[in-house]
Amino acid sequence: MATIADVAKLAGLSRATVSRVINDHPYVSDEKKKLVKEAMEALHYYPNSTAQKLRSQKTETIAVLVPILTNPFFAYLLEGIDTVANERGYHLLVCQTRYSQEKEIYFLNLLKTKQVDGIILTSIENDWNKIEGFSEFGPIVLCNEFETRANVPTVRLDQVYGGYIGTRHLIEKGHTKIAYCKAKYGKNFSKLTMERELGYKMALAEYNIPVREEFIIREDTDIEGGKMTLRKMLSLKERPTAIFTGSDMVAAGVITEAKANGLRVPEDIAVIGFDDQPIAEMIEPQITTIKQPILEIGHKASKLMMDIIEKKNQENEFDSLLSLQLIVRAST
Amino acid sequence: MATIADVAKLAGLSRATVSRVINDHPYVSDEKKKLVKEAMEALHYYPNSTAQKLRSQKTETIAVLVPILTNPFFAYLLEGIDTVANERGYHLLVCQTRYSQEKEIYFLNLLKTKQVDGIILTSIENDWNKIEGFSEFGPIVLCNEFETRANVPTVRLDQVYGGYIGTRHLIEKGHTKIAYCKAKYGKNFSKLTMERELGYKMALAEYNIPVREEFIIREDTDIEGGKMTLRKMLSLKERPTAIFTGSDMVAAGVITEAKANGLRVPEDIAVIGFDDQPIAEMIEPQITTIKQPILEIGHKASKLMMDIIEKKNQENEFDSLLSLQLIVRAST
DNA sequence: TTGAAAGCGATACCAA
DNA sequence: TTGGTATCGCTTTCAA
Repeated sequence: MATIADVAKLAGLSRATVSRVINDHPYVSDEKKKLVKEAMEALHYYPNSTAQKLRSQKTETIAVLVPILTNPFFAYLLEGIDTVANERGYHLLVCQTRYSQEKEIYFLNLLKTKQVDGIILTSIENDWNKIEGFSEFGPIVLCNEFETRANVPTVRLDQVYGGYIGTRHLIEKGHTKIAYCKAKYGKNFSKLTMERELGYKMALAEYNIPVREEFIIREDTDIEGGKMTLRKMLSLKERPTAIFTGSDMVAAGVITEAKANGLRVPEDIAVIGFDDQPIAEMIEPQITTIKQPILEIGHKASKLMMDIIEKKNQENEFDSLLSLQLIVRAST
Repeated sequence: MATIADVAKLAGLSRATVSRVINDHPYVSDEKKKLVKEAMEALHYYPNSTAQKLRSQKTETIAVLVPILTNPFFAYLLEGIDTVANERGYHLLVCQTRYSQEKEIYFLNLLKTKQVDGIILTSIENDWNKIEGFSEFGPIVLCNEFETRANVPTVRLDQVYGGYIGTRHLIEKGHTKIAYCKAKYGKNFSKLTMERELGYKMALAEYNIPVREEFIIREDTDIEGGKMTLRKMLSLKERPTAIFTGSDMVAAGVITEAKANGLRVPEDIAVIGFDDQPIAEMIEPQITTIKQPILEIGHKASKLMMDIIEKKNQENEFDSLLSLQLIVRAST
């Protein structure tokens, strides 16, 4: 494999001049530039990016920590982050934590060893005091998940409002026995879930409906979790008439299982999802849901991260809060 | 940021000794080892991975080229590749080609500049003669998509068989007017699509059913593409009674649009999907489909790639062909 | 406009 | 068992 020295020798010039040509620096005569280009061509030379990184002390790579890629929510978030990153020539290292605290720490170490210029966290598995120390080694940006104690830039959604409008919608539809399904695993430090639940309780309080702990169900945030949720609901002595789930996948699972049990949606049980994923429009009945602008928070977090890396983050907000929107369909 | 030299100085030892401790080399006395570890601790030292990469000439990073992450098929493929890669300490660079030939070439250049140790291609956008030259710069493995002219290791599925069993199933259900929906964009060089179509035609031939070109529809491989497909079918003077689509997403779109047009599935139009994604079980009617072992081909391709990088690819097959399976549900 | 050489931070050979 | 030093491939200052 040819190196810059080989090119320099063939062109009869110095490595410095070759480097200048590679980096389009001024003060290289057209004549020498031509010589260098010919030599690069002849030797099939391509600059070694690792050497460039060592020298420049930057990797132009961002690690994005997601719990799991096959959850469409995170696939879309990554898509949003990637679009903007790619435009500016950055690459993304995908790091699936699989809801594991150890893996999260393992990936955070990428910052210490300078394998990446920064880390975007889309979920939080460890207590914040275990994480915050890493920001000394490079920029951390929170995207989606957040943490009140965190002193790092954050792009998030107004989950309290989301929980509130969803619940209020169900109440306005006449429901008073409203179940709330929240995440089971790996969300021990999720402010997101807590805030959404807060919104749920705020709405209930506003209409003087007491909170019933047995109506709060913890399950996995996937289709199976949705099915389990419905089964748990059916086992209650007094059944809820509506359920507010944490994602469209869960809502889809609830609906599928409800139909399998001969229940009509929304007549016997109303269901509301979260996210507004494609699936919400595809199953029957179509799912009433809270639309999250996923791509937008991805774009924003990505831009924010790169601005910080390149130290041109003058105009960025430190904590930006985007709004949510209720999409009414047939499941409520 | 502390370097190995700082650690050496504080410990009163040489950089070589510190390096030995970092890499757990033998021939370091426990006493010195302790000194080094204390110094590393005191200085919050972490080895710079870029320097290690430059020295070792390996990145332990693999680039995976996918058309688009938000297509669940590719999310699962990535998940499969990532699981095995992570176990062996490799990282994944996600590269979305977005069906663009330019982007594919751009990402293939990661090999020339040695940013990654190898590239896994899950789709092919350019003609193979544009791609093959890159394999001189590092290993390329084909996973899912394939190419007969390619002289690179390949992990793929038996698409001819998939096209065949799906079509045969429709024929056995009594259909003779069977449409076939294939990809519209960016699949110009997709052997995968061609083979599947070959299986479709083989089945037709076996039952002496003539191929009708107007029944072969080109559309996007997503939900919208499915809706468009159905509209195109409705515009034909003689309508097919069944359709074989290239993915469950397309099948879902076809079904959604069919219902919107007052057609019953499968009575008025039978639909068969491909992949067996979660959505296949969630929409009504549930989708008959061809199940692809996506995770498995991901695992296999990932292992194959790392074995090649580490030159222990003795026992790997060069071209492994995994089988497909028909899952009969309610849409046919 | 060009080149010599120091340096980025680690590893490994060869000596001691 | 330990250390000196060349080396990986590139960039950038300083001098010419």
